Amino acid sequence: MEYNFRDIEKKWQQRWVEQNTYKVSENQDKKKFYVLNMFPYPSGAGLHVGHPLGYIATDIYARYKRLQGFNVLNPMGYDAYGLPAEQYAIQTGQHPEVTTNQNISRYREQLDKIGFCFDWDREVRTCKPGYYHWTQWAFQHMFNSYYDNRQQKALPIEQLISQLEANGTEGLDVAQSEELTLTAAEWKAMDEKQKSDTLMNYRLAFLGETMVNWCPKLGTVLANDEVVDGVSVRGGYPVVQQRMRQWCLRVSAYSQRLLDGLDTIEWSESIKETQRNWIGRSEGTEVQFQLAGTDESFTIFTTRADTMFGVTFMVLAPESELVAKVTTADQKAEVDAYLEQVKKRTERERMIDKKVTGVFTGSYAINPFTGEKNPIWVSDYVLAGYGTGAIMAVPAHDSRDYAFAKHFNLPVIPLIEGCDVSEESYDAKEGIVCNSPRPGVTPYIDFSLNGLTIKEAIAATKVYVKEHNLGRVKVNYRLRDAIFSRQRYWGEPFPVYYKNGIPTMIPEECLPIELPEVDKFLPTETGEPPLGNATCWAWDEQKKQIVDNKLIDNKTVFPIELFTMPGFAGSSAYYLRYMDPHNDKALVSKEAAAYWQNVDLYVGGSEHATGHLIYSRFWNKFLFDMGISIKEEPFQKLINQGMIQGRSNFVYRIKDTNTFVSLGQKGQYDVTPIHVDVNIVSNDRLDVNAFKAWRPEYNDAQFIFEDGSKGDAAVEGAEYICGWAIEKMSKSMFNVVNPDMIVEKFGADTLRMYEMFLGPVEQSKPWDTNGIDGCHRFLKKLWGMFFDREGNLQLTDAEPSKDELRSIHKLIKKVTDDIENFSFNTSIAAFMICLNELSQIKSKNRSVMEQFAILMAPFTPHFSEELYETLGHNTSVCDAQWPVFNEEYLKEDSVKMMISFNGKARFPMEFPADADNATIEKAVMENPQTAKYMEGWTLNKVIIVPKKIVNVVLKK
RNA sequence: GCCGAAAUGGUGGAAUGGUAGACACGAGGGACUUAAAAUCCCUUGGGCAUAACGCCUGUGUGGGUUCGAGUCCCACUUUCGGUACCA
Repeated sequence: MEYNFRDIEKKWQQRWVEQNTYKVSENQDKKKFYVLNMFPYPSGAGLHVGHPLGYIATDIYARYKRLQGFNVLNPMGYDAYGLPAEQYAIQTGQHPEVTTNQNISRYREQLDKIGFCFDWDREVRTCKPGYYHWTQWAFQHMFNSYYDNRQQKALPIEQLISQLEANGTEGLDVAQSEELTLTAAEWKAMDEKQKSDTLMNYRLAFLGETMVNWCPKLGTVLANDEVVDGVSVRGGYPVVQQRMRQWCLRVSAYSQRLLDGLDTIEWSESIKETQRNWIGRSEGTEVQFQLAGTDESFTIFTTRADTMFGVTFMVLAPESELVAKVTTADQKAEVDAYLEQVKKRTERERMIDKKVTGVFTGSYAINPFTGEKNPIWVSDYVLAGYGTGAIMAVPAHDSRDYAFAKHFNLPVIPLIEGCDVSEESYDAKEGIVCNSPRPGVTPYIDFSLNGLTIKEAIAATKVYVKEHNLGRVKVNYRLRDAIFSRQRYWGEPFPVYYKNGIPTMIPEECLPIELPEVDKFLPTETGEPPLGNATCWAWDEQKKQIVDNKLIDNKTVFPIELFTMPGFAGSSAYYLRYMDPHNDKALVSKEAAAYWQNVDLYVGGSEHATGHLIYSRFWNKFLFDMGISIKEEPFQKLINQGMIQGRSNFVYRIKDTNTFVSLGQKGQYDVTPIHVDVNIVSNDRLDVNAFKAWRPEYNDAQFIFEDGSKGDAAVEGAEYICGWAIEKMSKSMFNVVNPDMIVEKFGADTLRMYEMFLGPVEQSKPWDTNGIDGCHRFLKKLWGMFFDREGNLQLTDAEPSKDELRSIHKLIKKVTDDIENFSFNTSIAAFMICLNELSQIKSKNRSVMEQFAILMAPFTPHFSEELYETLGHNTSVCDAQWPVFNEEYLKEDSVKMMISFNGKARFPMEFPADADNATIEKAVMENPQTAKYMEGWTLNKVIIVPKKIVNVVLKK
């Protein structure tokens, strides 16, 4: 009987649904294991074969863990808010919810065909009120929290308020936008609006005036990770820097914990390193420079405190508030012109054209170490958002300062013995300090760094600066606060209304605030975000409900926030929601959180390294501080699956004709390569008739075949061979392979196996349907081990032989180890080897074959279910027991060892398994072949590697 | 520029410092077929042999450590990711 995958897969997929095979619940008797895929954004294009790669890997691991006796949570859901659905809505008027739901149905249909063990009862969709209820809820709690640096955790804002009432900002050590100094009296004297504005400086979710990436074409702001090369990731539109009032999350408060946490999780070193760079911790020194001729001073940040004696000028960021202050009357026109010019340049222009620009302000700063007057310049190479927005320039030891100094002809003072700064700066942190102070110069202060290493000099300077009150030691982070509002329709609405200009939270018990209906998805004519089109979008404080805009009186009825939340809002805590998805009283119940803890294994693309994976960690840490999340890190182990690229096929058309030349013949003609649909090509052979039917213009195509024959159809043996290339899988290259088609042709189990067989999960690799036959053949062959031609089970109940036991236990060990190591391609090879061994010894042993089927269950669930049932079990193979490896069976009577001379392998010899080294050495030396290789040499020593090799080391 | 990962047959890829190329595809040859499909068997890194199946060479390049290196160390080349005035 043939292996009929269509019937088998249909049967089991139905049965799994009927019997709730994959439903999980908290079970205190079993150890939990939580595996998770990054949930997909349901795009209109559906899934291609690349998408399920990670899901299959996760599914295999989940099934394996279940067979090992764990209670496995493997949920799936949809990241349903997003720009494409909204763009589509703008073009067609189709509500984003409608298209999103359609896309989700299509995804679900495709996913179902592959046989995943998802517990669909736990599905979440970020656009459902029951889900975003808890996104809004978390936002409100962030709004009502501040971050205490001493306790290193988030605390309720009320604690901060009572502090301010008691002592003002005295002794406060908290995360803040800017350092404020307030007395208790000043705080108490504030009106409500002023207090609200002041608290924004501390809240973890706050309204801030910040420089944002504004995308005029999309009419919205974008996060840093949504902008690449100065254009938007979605759509590729230009992005400009603009100062705007936006909701922000104080992610930076958690910088140190985000950094420290990386040491406690099992992620790839490369992605941890990416996050470390993104967080960008740098230890440095803040030093105050006095403005010449005044009593005022300003602060700069440097990591190179050792270079204080080499400062030759100062630079301010164009956006710095100091610029206006220090610009002299003479220079004002020039400075203003420069600021104007900088403002006009977009991010993209700055990136492409990195020419040195800047302008002198007319003022000078006094170097506290040398007493020298350094000119203060303005330049856009200094960033307002980092450090203090002001730097001391040391052109000898910083390449950017150097470029600036050369361009504007400013002096360069080398500070390292023997360094050459005539052509470029010496940026390395190695060498002995000199010129600090310079010989012959009367010391301004009694302090010298000469003769120290750079490291020592930095430390010494820090101490000096601190002791003399010139500044302080400071740690800076590159990590910026996340901008948390978008001017879009299709996102979570903010549960916030504006009470006479004061942002106020809608009471927690009134959540969720549902996204209102609008008639247009574009911004309003007055430039308000799309929610400005909503007619029923006002908050009645007394009735505690949303009411018509017309009722706004700013006494009891107020306007609601028009911004919506960004894409990462809904994806930041979804893993917690899966633990308890239907709970309408809490994000997650204490019991469920205590049981499932955090994600043990998370699988997804590495492109989220600086987006989702940072935001999620931040969000989770906040919830951890609140006592909601049990673990400080959300994802214990992370695997980044590689991308599957497309393999495009080409036909070659002779220029200005409708004749196509086969690959091997094309050299003789002047041809244009044309992408051809990979679905009408098999093993690079073109289906000529399908090609002619593919496009009307190819109806009368002529061909020159590989053997040189010509015609409009292939005659006897003539083939048209296509060229190929590895490219991104995309519609425009006609190289998209759809999983449904593969399932239809070969079955889900073959697809699952083949996707894993293709290579390591973490690695990017091209999809090539050609190789899939190998996996399909393997399944057919294995099927043939169980059944004879008539479909009768042909296994026997005899005791397994030694050979059978050795084979199957080798497999148990290999597959177990490989799954643990996420090395699925090698375990599939092991299955194939084992099958060959068993078929060679004509094994028909029931218990051996049953174990084989169970070992395969994670990879080929339908296939294994069918076999398991045939073997007389009336439970799912999912609840079978994973075979236990027994080393006894691998023991051999004799071992084969390679005899080598000076490391060069020569001939094999066989020894009894228990032979000791002396016996082996003796036998080798007595072997007649050994004499041949020893001719002209004398024996030095013999090295014996157990069970592997005997190396005879010879010398002349 | 900086950070990270990688480089092995025609292809995808295997190899705790111990016979490089497992496994699979493709290709070539053969068996069974009137024929095709399916299935099965053999060959398949390169070179020289083939009287006896043995020899030489080979994991991006050049050095090194080692009895022994695809694997470890140093330098370089190339490719792919990430990031970019972060002082």
